[in-house]
Amino acid sequence: MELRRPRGTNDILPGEVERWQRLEDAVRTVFDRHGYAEIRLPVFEHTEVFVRGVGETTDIVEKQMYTFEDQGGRSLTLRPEGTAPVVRAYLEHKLHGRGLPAKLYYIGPMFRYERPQAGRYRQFHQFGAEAIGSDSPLLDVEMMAIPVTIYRELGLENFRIDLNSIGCEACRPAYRQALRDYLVTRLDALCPTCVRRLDRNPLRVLDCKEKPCIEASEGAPKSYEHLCDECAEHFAAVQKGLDALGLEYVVNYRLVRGLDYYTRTVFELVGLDLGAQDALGGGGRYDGLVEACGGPPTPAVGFAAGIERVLLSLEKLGVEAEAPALDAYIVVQGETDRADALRLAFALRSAGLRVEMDYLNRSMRAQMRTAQRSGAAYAVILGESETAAGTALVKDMASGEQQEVSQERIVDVIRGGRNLG
RNA sequence: GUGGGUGUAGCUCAGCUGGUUAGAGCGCCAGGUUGUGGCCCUGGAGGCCGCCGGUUCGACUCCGGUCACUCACCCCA
Repeated sequence: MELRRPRGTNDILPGEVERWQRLEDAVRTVFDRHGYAEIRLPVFEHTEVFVRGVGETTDIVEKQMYTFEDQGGRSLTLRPEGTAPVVRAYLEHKLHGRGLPAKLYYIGPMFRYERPQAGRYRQFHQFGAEAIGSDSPLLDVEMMAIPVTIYRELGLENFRIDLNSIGCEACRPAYRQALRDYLVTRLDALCPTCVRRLDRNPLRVLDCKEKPCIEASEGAPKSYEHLCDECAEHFAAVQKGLDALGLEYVVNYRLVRGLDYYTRTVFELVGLDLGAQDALGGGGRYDGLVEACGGPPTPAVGFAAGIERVLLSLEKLGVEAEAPALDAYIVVQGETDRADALRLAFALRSAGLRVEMDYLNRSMRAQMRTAQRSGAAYAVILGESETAAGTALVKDMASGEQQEVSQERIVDVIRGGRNLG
């Protein structure tokens, strides 16, 4: 039986990895520009980090975690998301001591046990950010503006911002009750899962996709109409900030999100040309999470975006990313000492050129063909008479012209030609 | 966890209602005389026809199971 990669994982091969690198570059430069520092955390954590951080009643914790016991009997979990670990690290290293808000970003693999589908994998990759220690609505705005900036940088425009506010500990209970009261009157119309949700998490009924549930909740009370004064003010400020940046958004009262820790602002970036898994990114405010993880009361906001989905969208747009072509391919003729060719290759490489050569002792004809196919701008041909003279033939692959130059001058000839061309 | 679709060379795919050595294009390798690529020509390597079982004289082809991929539900990034 052939060895295969585990279900829901992907090998990122040459030819595709260039897209990833381009995206990662964009992510890093944009974060850097906005004052966010990268933080790199372990891919597994104590299971407790997620149980307390993400919430026991979430799907993630209930059925999607890769949890295992290590040889020391510790229960560990492959991280299913990035926020809880960042909060854990923020507390563990007392990052508040470096000034608030702590503005951190991450980029890396996440793991969730789910049925793989278009845009959904068991190992997937996210980039995201957290700003911990400020309740400013300006940061909520920043969390939406940054991914938008990254997408635009990459040439991706086809998405929508959905926005909502689900209130805080002070006002949400009353809203939840009002919603429940409303939905109870339409109990018969709801699907079985929503009937169950009514008790534990009635907000989730709002984003159920069953037609009857959608209709039943059509006239339901909206969270943003039941906010306390502070939350209402905050929500207004967030919208004002988005307007100030000229970011278009849609207030969507059905947007509630599946992680327990959110308060006030929640948002989602919805890709318009993706399949069923159309969330390019999402996030919100989680003013209670730091405290729930054992820290002092600390407000925070964050977002995360799915790299595979961004890449998928770019692919549909036909955005290409290719590895840069070679500057030179060294062609060795006849009985010429291959060590001379290797030495020349390394000399050119040291000078900063991208250089390849043959390692299979192939015929000159075959080497020329490979040089051609590799897209190399120049072939550097090394024969017995050239090695003896300390020269090489530098051939412009496009024009076919070639000249014999001393080996010391090859770099200049290639650089010069490139400047002209 | 539940459904639908699909599994034949490295890639994209043919293979008619079961019949003898399983094909094409692209890619890869070599050659078209002795130190030069693209175009063209010739040749070559490469397939447990996903796997297991069944029906049959005979299965890539039909049936069952299984695994994988894929799309959707669910959930989200």
